[in-house]
Amino acid sequence: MDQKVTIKEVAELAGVSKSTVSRYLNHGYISTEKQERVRAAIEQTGFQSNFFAKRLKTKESKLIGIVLPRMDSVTVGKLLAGISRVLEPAGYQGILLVSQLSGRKELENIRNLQQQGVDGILVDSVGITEEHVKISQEGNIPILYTGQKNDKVPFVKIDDEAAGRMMGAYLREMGHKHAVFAGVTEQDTAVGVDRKRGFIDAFKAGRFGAKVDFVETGFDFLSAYNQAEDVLRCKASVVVGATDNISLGILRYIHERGIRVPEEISVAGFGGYEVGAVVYPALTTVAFDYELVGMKAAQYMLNLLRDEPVQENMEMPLFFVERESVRNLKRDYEKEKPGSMNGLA
Amino acid sequence: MDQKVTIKEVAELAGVSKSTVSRYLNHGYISTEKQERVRAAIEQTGFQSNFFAKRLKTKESKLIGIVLPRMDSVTVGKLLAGISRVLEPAGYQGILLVSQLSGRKELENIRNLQQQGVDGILVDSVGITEEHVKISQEGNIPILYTGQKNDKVPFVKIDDEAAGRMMGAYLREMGHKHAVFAGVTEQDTAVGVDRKRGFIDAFKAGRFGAKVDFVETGFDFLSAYNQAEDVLRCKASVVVGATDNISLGILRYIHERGIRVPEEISVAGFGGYEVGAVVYPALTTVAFDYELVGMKAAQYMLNLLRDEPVQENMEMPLFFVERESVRNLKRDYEKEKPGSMNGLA
DNA sequence: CTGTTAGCGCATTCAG
DNA sequence: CTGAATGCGCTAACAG
Repeated sequence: MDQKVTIKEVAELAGVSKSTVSRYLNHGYISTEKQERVRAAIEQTGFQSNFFAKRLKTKESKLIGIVLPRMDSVTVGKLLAGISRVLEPAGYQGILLVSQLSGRKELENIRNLQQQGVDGILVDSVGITEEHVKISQEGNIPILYTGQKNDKVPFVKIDDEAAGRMMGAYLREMGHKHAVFAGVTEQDTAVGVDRKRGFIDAFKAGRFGAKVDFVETGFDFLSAYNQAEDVLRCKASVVVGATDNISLGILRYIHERGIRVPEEISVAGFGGYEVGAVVYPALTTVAFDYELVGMKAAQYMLNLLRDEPVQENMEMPLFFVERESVRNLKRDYEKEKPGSMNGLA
Repeated sequence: MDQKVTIKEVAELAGVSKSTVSRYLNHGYISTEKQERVRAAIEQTGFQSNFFAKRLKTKESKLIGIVLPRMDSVTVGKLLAGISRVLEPAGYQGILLVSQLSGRKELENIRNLQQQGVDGILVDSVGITEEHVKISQEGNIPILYTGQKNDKVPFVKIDDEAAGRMMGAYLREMGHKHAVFAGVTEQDTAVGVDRKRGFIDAFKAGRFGAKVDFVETGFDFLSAYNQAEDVLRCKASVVVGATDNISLGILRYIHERGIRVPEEISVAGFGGYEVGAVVYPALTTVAFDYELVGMKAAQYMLNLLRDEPVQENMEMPLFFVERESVRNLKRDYEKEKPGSMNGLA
């Protein structure tokens, strides 16, 4: 509450001027003798410099606003872990705001943060609208996006289309000709549009007879589970969930029906969540390193803040994690050796 | 970066004094006529009051420090969701610091936050040491703990011992006489000591012949998976993981060995994570409402800040979630009807 | 190398 | 009801 001891008292106790103490605190020319006196005085008083007074002068808050769509998701957790991993060592701290998956709230949060005097804002967006672009350009602090893309603003994200293509190419390689894509609304440009398009393109790519059905679900287990019947009705040889959660929900339904995976039907997903390795059979997936995305984003932000040149369009690496849930239709299915917890470590 | 327009310019444009503008902004006596002029001037200039100057005067930051052991965990995510849900409406924002599961880093973060001038600190602790108690008492801002308990400091947490007892009583009711508890280090008072003790007490509770073996694992899937062989060697009728993740890791191992659950062995856990409902068979567990814990903690903090009376020792409700992974040894095993995704909704 | 002098932008006395 | 004056605690010229 009350910040009792100030720089002034330290100065008096040490028998020097306030400026000398300030110099000691910062980058100062100060004789070793006085240096010692000041040090002692600070220790004795337990002095701590007042954050706000300091910021009022320096015009720097060392605070980065972070706007998240929600908190209780693995993805967001990883992202945050990455962000704080590079922000903290640089002396920055994060202020957190949650948008409850609402674009309106997201904008509100950004405005709020701008007003709070943070040095920059990182937004894990649910969708970058014209309003976002406007607000980004009008403000005088850098705003960096992730999760979604828009060429009018700086962003860092995984290449959803490439991820889709990776999966499409793999399933094709495995001899699948008919897939059903259990995806999300097209409102979500990243997951609902790009990822799906990449998949379809690579899966079909000039093959006659290759077919991809589509079933729309939400992002959570339950919603996917509820659509599973529709998904199975497509009679495809493989089910591709737009996220691992979707695949897991469908997998659950398949288990309940006593259908064997991958012998009778294959399942694959996107995300590389750890749980995908512990379900049985373990889920084949395209893994994203969200922690790395967080780190890159934070680094990008630091560059922006320091007016350093930034490397645009960073490529986020994707890992294909081949586990047990997809059958190779081209050659005999080679049974995974038990005892190895594939891809978990 | 640069906060161009200040209260002074607004005042000039409106033809009033700075103080009048300040009054307008806060709680001020101001004539309706000037009120309008000031409003217009603010709108025209796009004025935003300087956060730091304001805080320097008022001695309130409206910032709450939040210290977390890690970011990438479902538990932490839920907790944060709950916290921000009550903090935001109250006009507070959270500053986030991560301790990387280190007690030393945790203390460092607390000190850091104290210095930053936050109004209060919420700590999801890995263990409350004497040092924590000291630092809490010396500082002049409230520090509230969760995750662990210590009667010398304020805390809000779930009742781990009660959770353990709940599970012990249930398994006993199901006719189990020999359990193996796959738990974590006793360093963790909450999970490693209290939860286990509660379980053992209720499971045995004056029964002759009831037996509980113990195998130590880490918190993650993989570590549990690696200890699974030891766990199975106990030949117990039920495996109880100290957390759902532990149970899931062991479940995976059991699946790989082709052992049927719950026909041949039962498995149960603690936490109530959503994934427990999508694995097959769905995991019976004691569910904690971490979001509620977060909300309670935040409310407690608000009370502390306002010097309002606080309700000590809040009881966090526990939910027993009976799903499919535990066999009732007393009566015939009643097959779960397929088609209902138990406990997920 | 060091003390003195000015503000940073705002809220708040204090006289009107 | 309102303006002028003061200072929150600190940093950054400025002359020594």
